[in-house]
Amino acid sequence: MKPLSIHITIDPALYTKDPASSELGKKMVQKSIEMIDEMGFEKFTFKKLGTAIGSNESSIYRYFESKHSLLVYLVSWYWSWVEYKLVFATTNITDSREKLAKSIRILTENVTEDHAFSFVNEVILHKIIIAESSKAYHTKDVDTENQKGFYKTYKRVVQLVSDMVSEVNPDFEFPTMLISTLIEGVHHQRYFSEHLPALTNVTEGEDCVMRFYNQLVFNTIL
Amino acid sequence: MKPLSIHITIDPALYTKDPASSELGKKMVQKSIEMIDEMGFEKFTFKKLGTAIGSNESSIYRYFESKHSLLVYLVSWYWSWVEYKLVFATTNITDSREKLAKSIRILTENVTEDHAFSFVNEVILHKIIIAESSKAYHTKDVDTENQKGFYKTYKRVVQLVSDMVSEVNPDFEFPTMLISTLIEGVHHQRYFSEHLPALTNVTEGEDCVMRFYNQLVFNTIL
DNA sequence: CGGGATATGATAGTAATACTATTATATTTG
DNA sequence: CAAATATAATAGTATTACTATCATATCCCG
Repeated sequence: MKPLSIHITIDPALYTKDPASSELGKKMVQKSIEMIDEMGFEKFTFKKLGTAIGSNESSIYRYFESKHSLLVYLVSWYWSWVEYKLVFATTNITDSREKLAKSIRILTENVTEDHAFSFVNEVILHKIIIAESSKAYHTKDVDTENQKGFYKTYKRVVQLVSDMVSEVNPDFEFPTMLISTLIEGVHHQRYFSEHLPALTNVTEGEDCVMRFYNQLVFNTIL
Repeated sequence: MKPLSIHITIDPALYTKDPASSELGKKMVQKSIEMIDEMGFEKFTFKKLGTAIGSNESSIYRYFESKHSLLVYLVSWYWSWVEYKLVFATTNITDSREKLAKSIRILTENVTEDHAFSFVNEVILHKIIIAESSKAYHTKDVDTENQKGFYKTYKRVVQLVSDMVSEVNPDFEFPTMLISTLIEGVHHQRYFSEHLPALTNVTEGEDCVMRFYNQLVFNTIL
């Protein structure tokens, strides 16, 4: 009775023991997502997580090296999932523009339902990405972590969509900048609309984010 | 012999005692900028700052409520300074497009020299803004802090330039989104070009950032 | 010039954090 | 059923982000 089960593979560099390999590990990831959403990354601790899942702090450290690693794991999971959605949705589209438009749609749409094909609640994860993901790479250790491949999935998504931009207009000079601006921008706009509305034009309900970024991309490259 | 001395006024809500009011306070701000740049916000502490300026942890707490408040202070200082630059540079321009172009230039240019009109080193501060500023508002307390006016100067800058966008094209629906996308985007691109080059098209030396965002804004609104 | 106010410094203390290390107890597997 | 493995329990550490208290230095004002 389970729906289509997609396996999101995460680079072993991002964990000590694969959380997907045990019930306890899955519970850790699942509950950590809820807790980070509720209390914010700063106030979230492994000790609290342990208590919440009826386990122990020390057990969590056997899966993740640190709180920061867990965040990187979640972010990476998210981008793998987005990559999957992008590939799945564009694979049979031959028209470049349509393909790009579809991708922009996926990158800008709000995540409102969980497909439940894994132990990760995508709706809450999306909220975490909006509020906390920038902390994953705004560290003094970025360069080392980048070398270890911590941000590979994010880079892959940006690359994928940048290539579509180049397909639409091979002469456009800055496809990667455009797409990373779009992706980061979407997260900011969603965050602003909830907390700093003076920085956006998003009105509750209507989804301007998609319309705005669609316009932005196509007007810029054509 | 002092150059044109501009007074950047900071909202008293952002400090307990005005650091600009004493030599010690100025030293705190000055040194904190250097230290946050060198070791990153996470590893920076008031104790270390105290030692570095030959003062005491407790004295710093008399100026700033917390490490976080200090960051908010610095971010606010930065935006007040940018606002000053914007107003100064555009005040006599009558042509809307030229005014907007000039503003985009100011928002996208790299800060390479310190005007030394205050105790703040703008070059290093700019680096901090790129690497750490998002942490100022990615907190669980955003809403409370926003109500207290912590992000006023940032919002004012966005508003100022959004209005110029509307002046160029009154029918454009999303001026605020466009400008906050631009501002955040510039910081991201500069960060990426240094740490995650796969996410940008910025090549060392040449300044594509300005060109790209100029193109982006004008193509989007016209 | 002396005294009171104010600014700063020194010291101590606290609860919590982000871990590490060790040992004990389950649970699984061959 | 034993050995291997996973998990739990406990303790401990250095550091953090503060608060509180008291002492000392400096400044201002009559």
